[in-house]
Order: sequence, then structure tokens, then C-alpha cells
Amino acid sequence: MKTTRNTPAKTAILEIFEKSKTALSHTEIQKQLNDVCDRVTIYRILDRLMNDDIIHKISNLDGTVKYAKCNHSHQRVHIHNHAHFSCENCNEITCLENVKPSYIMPHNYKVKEINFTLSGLCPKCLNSDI
Amino acid sequence: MKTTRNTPAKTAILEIFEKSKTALSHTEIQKQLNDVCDRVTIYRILDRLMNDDIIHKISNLDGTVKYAKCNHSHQRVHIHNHAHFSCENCNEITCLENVKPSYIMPHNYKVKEINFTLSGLCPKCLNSDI
DNA sequence: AAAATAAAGCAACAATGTTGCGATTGTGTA
DNA sequence: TACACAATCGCAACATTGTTGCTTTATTTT
Ligand SMILES: [Mn+2]
Ligand SMILES: [Mn+2]
Ligand SMILES: [Zn+2]
Ligand SMILES: [Zn+2]
Repeated sequence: MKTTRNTPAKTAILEIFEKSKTALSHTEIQKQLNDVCDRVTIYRILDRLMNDDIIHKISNLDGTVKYAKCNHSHQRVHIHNHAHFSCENCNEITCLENVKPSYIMPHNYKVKEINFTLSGLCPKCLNSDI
Repeated sequence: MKTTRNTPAKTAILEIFEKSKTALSHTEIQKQLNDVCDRVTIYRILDRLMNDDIIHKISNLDGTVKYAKCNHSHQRVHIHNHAHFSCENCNEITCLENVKPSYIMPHNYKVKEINFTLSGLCPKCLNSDI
């Protein structure tokens, strides 16, 4: 089988995810990394972390793509059925681990993954509002 | 007030949307247009159609962005709270006008828009499966 | 018909992600 | 501990997608 290695770049990226309370974009990670590694390496590490179900990808309506650590316990079947919130003011994206949509699908569809992202104002920005 | 004009390019794009049963990406529209207009013009027309609530935008987990005609009756408050399905096999994205997620949000969030995209296999691809 | 305004074309640029390939490094095993 | 070798990295090059500024063209309004 293909073994996965612990490299300085991977470790640094994991630490960044640990510290962050919100989801991070490739660019945000790059800025925090301070040239620990190349741009391309970040993409490749993110790919690996996704394959290993350590992080998951969140895509926003405006096309932004971010990544967040997986908090749920490692299940056999790893599904990200929780919602994400994207603040249109501060642009932060957070996992709402407890918000899980319920819905009724027509027959003949096989659903494998869901992407449920809500946008608007986060609590922080809602309070500092007029 | 700012008036909006009906140009050949806009008309052509609207016809393409009318004929299409699935959502379309900028590139797909461009191919169908056969050089009726410039690439940039397509972007600008899509922007206008979105502003006029004639089409809506759908962003997929893989980063793909597509657009689809709005079928719902024109309401005062125009919200796209229906789900979309993205087939991982044929890559077609369709509106599921009748699938509307229900969910419970924590307090202090102001939700203005939702993006609910499911992915997996569409009926067509599920049948032609093994 | 002339003026005002919306839309189009074109070129240039920016952001984001991908690929190929030679060089480097982490790690299980001798 | 040293070695072998697959996994990872850096770099350059490229692709795709979307944006911006400016000039020109087309459509309305007066
Ligand atoms: Mn997860
Ligand atoms: Mn709609
Ligand atoms: Zn916010
Ligand atoms: Zn399909």
C-alpha cells in the first residue's frame, strides 16, 4: 500500500488548521506558512489531507474554496453532512457541525455527498452591525 | 432608473437557457454561442441576468460554477432555496426545484442565501451503471 | 438629429489550479 | 545505523476562469 509521510510542510499546515477556528483558503494558508514550502506543495498536501479524511473542502457561492479540519470521529463511511456558514461581511467560513439539513430526494438519484453552505451575517458581524 | 436593453447576444443566451434542461457553465454557453459575442460580454450578460433574477448561480464542490434559469414565479423576495444535483459521472447539474432542505440554525446568524448542492449519480447515469 | 446612456469589443491583467520532471527526503528494513 | 526507494518537493511552464479599463458601437431619449 501507499504510505504517507510526515514532512515539515505537512506538519506546519496541520498546525495551522488546528489553531484556526474558521475554514482556510489556499492563499490564507500560504500567507501563514511564510515560505515554508512552495505554492504547489500546499495544493498537493491539501489533496493528501482530503484523501486521508483529515480535512474537507467547502465551496462557496462566490466561487471561493476553503478547507477545514474534520472534527467528527472517524467513521467507516466518512460523510460531511454538516452545514457551513459564509459571512458576506468578514468572509469567514465556519463549520456548523450541528446543523444537518433534512430533505427528501426524488427516486433514482444516488446521493454520495452534500454541500450545504448558508451565507449572510455571522454573529460577530451581526452585532457590530448598525 | 437604469434601463436594461435587449441585445442580440443577450437574446441568444436566453434562448440557450430556455432550451437547456441542465445548468450551464460560462464555457458551455460560449461553445453554443459560436462567436456571437466576446467572452467578456458573456460574463457581463450573466451578471445582468443574475441581477434581474432571470438566472441563478450554482457552485459545485469541485469549484465548477454554472448558471440556470429561474423557474419559480417572480416573488418580491427572490430566494433560491431549492437544491441542485451534480452528477459525478456526466457532470450535469440540474435544479431540483422541489427539494428544499429544512434545518435549524443557531441564534445570532442572519441567513440571506443558501447553497445546497448534492452530488452522486443522476438517474440517467445510475441506470447505465453496472 | 443630437445628446445621453447601455452594451460590446479588445487587450491586458490577476487569481487559482494543474502538470511534468529532475532533485531531495522520510522511513521501513537489512 | 546505513541504505534503498517510494513519496514528496521545487520549479517552470501552462491552463482556466474571471476582472478591469478604455474605446467604439448601438440604442434610447430629448
Ligand atoms: Mn469532516
Ligand atoms: Mn431561481
Ligand atoms: Zn462575519
Ligand atoms: Zn449523470
